Amino acid sequence: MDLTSERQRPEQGQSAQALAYRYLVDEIRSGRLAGGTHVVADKVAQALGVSRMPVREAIRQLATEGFMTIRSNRGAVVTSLGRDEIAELYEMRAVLEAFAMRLVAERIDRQGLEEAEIALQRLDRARSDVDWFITAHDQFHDVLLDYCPRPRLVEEIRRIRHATEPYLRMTLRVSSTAIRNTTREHAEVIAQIRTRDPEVAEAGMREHILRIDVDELSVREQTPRGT
Amino acid sequence: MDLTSERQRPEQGQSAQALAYRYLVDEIRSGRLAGGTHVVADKVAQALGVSRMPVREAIRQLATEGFMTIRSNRGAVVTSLGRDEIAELYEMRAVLEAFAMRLVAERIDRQGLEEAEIALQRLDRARSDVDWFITAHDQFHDVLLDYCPRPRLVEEIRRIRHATEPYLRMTLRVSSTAIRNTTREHAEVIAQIRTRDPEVAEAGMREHILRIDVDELSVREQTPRGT
DNA sequence: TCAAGGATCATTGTATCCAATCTGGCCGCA
DNA sequence: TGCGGCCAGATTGGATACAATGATCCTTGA
Repeated sequence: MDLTSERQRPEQGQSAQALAYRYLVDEIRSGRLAGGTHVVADKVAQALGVSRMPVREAIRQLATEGFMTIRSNRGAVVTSLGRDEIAELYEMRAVLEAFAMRLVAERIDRQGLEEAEIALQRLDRARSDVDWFITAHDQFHDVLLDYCPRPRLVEEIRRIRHATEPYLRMTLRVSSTAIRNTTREHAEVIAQIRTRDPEVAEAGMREHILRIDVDELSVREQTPRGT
Repeated sequence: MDLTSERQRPEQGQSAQALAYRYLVDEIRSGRLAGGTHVVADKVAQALGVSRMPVREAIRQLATEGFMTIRSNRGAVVTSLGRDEIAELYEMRAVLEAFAMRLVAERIDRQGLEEAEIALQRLDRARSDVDWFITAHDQFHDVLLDYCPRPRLVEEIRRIRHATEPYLRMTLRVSSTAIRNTTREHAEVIAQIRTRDPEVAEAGMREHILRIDVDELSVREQTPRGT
């Protein structure tokens, strides 16, 4: 009997489809499953010790979320975004998260601002390691979004951030210009929210997100191979 | 070559899952499947002459798109939105579509403006019939969105519009105040886009969408029953 | 009469099976 | 040698079969 499958599920209560979903999301976000990779349902199923059906459903869900692309009768590949598509996603996130900051600015309290400052410090310390940086960066934005009373809006913002994560990760590994001004830029965001002026907060976050250099993000290290 | 099979299914090429998806979306958007209705996969499968599997996948897709809600081991129900959730969706659409209008204002041409005017006249003539009105209203906004060079953004805007469609439909059936000012308001939108000023176009569309009276939309005629 | 508990049934979640489709290589033929 | 068609393996889409879970209703005992 094979025990590895048992080790892979510390959470026993979760369904096979949830297991497959989390597994695939994690592989994609982390970049271990590169864009363009052909994902064969049966292979994943065997690797996870489940049948092909729940994997299929997970793949379909990932497809509607944009992480994968299903081609009729020819399987699913990890979605590979081009420059324009990455730019579009950043643009959408900029618009949505900026609007969220408008609401955040009106209701964030002293404690929230303090948490944001702490997150900023963590972010500053994490600049040397890609994984830490991404985690800290997510946390920074999440701390602010915690004060946004619009659950679906927040969910959508996070979804977009996750969809672009592999590209950010690739970029950070080869070029650190994106990291260089991070601390100052995020400090600015906090300052703008601190004004409590919705217009300032919205305009500030929009600019912050759009300031990313998309051309750097769309650099591809690897060519997709069919596996 | 055998043509009979083509006759039997006007839409020949579509998969069972696509069939189930379209069927369910249509039922939900039209309001024939009311919010809160328990959708049993097997029933739908038999009604469509397919097996339960493709229906399940369609349901899962609808769930990730927000049209349905899956409760573990207890089936799927048509998502029923409360006042706040409807308001949130309108808010998101307002923000996104307003941004889209910023781009539209910069690139729409004489022909586009003409099409918009025509759509506006259709909208005006359709004010007496709920179905026509919704169709014409969708068309009006779509005409403008055709000039937005951001496919995902447009897709997301449409998705949100569709998600709120049943509530708009219910409202229009009982109260016509939402219709009353329609023509003037949409004429204003055109005028604002005609200025070609991105700020004006964005602010105008934001206001237009947010002007809807959410309290009227969230009026429920029916109480959800488990079926 | 009513609440607790259990049997029964409907429905979901997962696995397995079969058919349809695609892919790639091999062979024949010009 | 090069092109096109055909066959075999791989993979997907769909159907069926089975297990597990939750809901319902009926019994039973106080």
